Amino acid sequence: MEFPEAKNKLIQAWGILGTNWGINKTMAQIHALLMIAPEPLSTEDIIEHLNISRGNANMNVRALLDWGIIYKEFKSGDRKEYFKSEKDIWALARQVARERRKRELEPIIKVLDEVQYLEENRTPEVQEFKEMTKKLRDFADASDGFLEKFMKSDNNWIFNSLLKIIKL
Amino acid sequence: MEFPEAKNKLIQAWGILGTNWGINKTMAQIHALLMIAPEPLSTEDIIEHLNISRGNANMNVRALLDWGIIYKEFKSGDRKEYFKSEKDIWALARQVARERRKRELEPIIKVLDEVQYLEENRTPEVQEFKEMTKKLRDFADASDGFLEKFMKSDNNWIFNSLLKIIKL
DNA sequence: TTTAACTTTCAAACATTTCTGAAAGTATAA
DNA sequence: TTATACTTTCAGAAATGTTTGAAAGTTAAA
Repeated sequence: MEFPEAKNKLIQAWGILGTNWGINKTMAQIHALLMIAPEPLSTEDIIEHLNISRGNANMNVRALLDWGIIYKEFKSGDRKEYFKSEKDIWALARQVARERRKRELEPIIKVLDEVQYLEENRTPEVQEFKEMTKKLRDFADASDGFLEKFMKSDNNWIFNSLLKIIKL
Repeated sequence: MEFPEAKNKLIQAWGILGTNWGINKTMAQIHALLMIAPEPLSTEDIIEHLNISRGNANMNVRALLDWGIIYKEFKSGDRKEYFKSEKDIWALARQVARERRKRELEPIIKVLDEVQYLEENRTPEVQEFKEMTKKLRDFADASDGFLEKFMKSDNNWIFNSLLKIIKL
């Protein structure tokens, strides 16, 4: 396989993966592009490589910055903004975990808590509901604890912990 | 809060959560409905509770069965099919992990492997590409190992492992 | 068989999300 | 200031994903 083909294949695959995880295709593709680029790229570069509009490129670069997984960079004597990806995969994973926790785990925990306090009622529906939401709440807590630890860990800690679990 | 309101709130929240994870809203809502139902429900019941069409209900029930997170049940003397959810949250999580591994991790590993074998080439682009795909491949392996262990574990093992990590 | 209860399919309608590109906005150099 | 290089915004267009409902298919009791 030639390089351009390989590169394209990876970018496409990353796009599909993103889609399956509720991330827009272009956003994932820009991320892939920056991840494999040896040097920071400008919006112009991204537009050319992915054949997308300026608006689309700008929006999704913004979103990636917002997720904290790409960074801005300036070159001296050049007014353009350049962007580069976090290249440490574990750092990347931690950052994604941090964002999804904030965006999704926290809101669902909030709902589970709100929904918990029902007036006493002895119908099977209410009993089952209370039981299930309690179980979900416990699960959310466990997930939260795990993510908390994961996010604050360094690469070595993760490696060792996972190794320990795998070898268990 | 009254029960119907609480119930509705949970179902809506579950729908939004699903959406953020690339799962269609109705599918997540049917899942929520079955999760909190004390008894198995028929397609008819689901249609009424969620105000959706027969086709929609059928399609998404099918998808949930396909994911292995809800089950069919028959009542004697009744021709209808009834559906009930897996109620053990950890078993649910394991099943979701199993499916996503199959549907997403395996395909991306396949691509990473295909893309790995590039003719020798000393441009910085190719070097960076090879380095990055190698790192991604290692990460995928670690994830795979973790999921493997997670999937085959029992509830106690998970609990203890996570506890161990959290307390570390 | 025939009939009735139930399930599945799928083309078209609808809804949502994403993308485009031109116009407006901003910042820097001259 | 003015000109230029660059970034952002956003209304409408396009693409994609979801839902409907009626018709076709299936199954089992009579």
